[in-house]
Amino acid sequence: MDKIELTEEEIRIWNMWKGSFKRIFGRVVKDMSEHTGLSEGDFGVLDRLVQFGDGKLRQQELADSMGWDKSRLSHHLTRMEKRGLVRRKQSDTDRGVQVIITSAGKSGLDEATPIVSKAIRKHFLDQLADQDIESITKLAERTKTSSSLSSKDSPP
Amino acid sequence: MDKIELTEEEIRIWNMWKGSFKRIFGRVVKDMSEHTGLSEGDFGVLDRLVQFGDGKLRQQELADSMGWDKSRLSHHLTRMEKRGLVRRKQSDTDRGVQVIITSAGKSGLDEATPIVSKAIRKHFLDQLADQDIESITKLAERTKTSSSLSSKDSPP
DNA sequence: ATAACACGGTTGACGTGTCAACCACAAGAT
DNA sequence: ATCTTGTGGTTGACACGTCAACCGTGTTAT
Repeated sequence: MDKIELTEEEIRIWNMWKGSFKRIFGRVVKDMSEHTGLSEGDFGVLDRLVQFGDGKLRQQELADSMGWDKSRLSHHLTRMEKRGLVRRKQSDTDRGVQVIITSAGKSGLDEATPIVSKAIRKHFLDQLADQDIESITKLAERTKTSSSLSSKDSPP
Repeated sequence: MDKIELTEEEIRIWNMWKGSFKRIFGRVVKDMSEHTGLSEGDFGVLDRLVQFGDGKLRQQELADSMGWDKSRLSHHLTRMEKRGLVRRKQSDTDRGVQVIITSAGKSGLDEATPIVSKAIRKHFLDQLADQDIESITKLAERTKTSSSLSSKDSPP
């Protein structure tokens, strides 16, 4: 029979880890949103549109690259469309929908990118020691989903 | 003039870190919610009520211990009250509100606790090497808010 | 006494996430 | 021809978070 209860020490580890993430991630997102009005999701969408699609992507591809389901993306795009960051257009070739970044979306992204970089460096990278990099890498490897449907990489 | 842009490697570190957290944390929360119907917030509230208040706490103290603002807690308690997990009662002594765990809340907590422990061990602790503990501890120390208004520790 | 403020809490509006149901349409299977 | 199945996407309902405004009641300052 395995032991179940966590020791005080184990609980502290868990809480430190959870707390560190929420603090750091919250600071990065806050720096971005306060300066640009973009949320984490907004940035992810816009960044992928230019990185992987030269400004446009089919909705399902975008969802896959974000690791989002179609419903979540649909709701989010509706809000982004309302703010003029993207627009949707029925694809001519197939029966999908093209998501296209607007000029407003592009300038929002251009404005946000250096702010996000600076924030990630300040709140995260500058706080890491060399051995932390290895810990992060190993933990990511050990917990990755086997069937690598991993969302493509793009900060934040 | 400082460099601003992140290298590919730095972006990968960031994304691995973010991805690991979201995967692991998501698995823990999902294990709990699927087996007990409690959310992360529900568990935190119930656990603190018994750990720090022997079943009841003033609302503001509860909010402080969760690191939540009063509005967030108020909304959350309204939902929890509707499900019969807690009840609110005007304090006799001062002009605050007592949050009191119900028997349903207590049994939900009792049911959830071992599940949460098992999930944290399986998805998180078992994936850590010894040196990871030190990384986690150091990073938490380096990023803690100076004025230690830290939320009290209780998983998840 | 009244004005100013702080404290404890509620409320409404809105952005975000999740789930299940739905719709349109194409491609096979019967 | 109809029936199922799969794909791509939308919608509605509801839980969760955040922000700002508000309310009642004490405390303090004038």
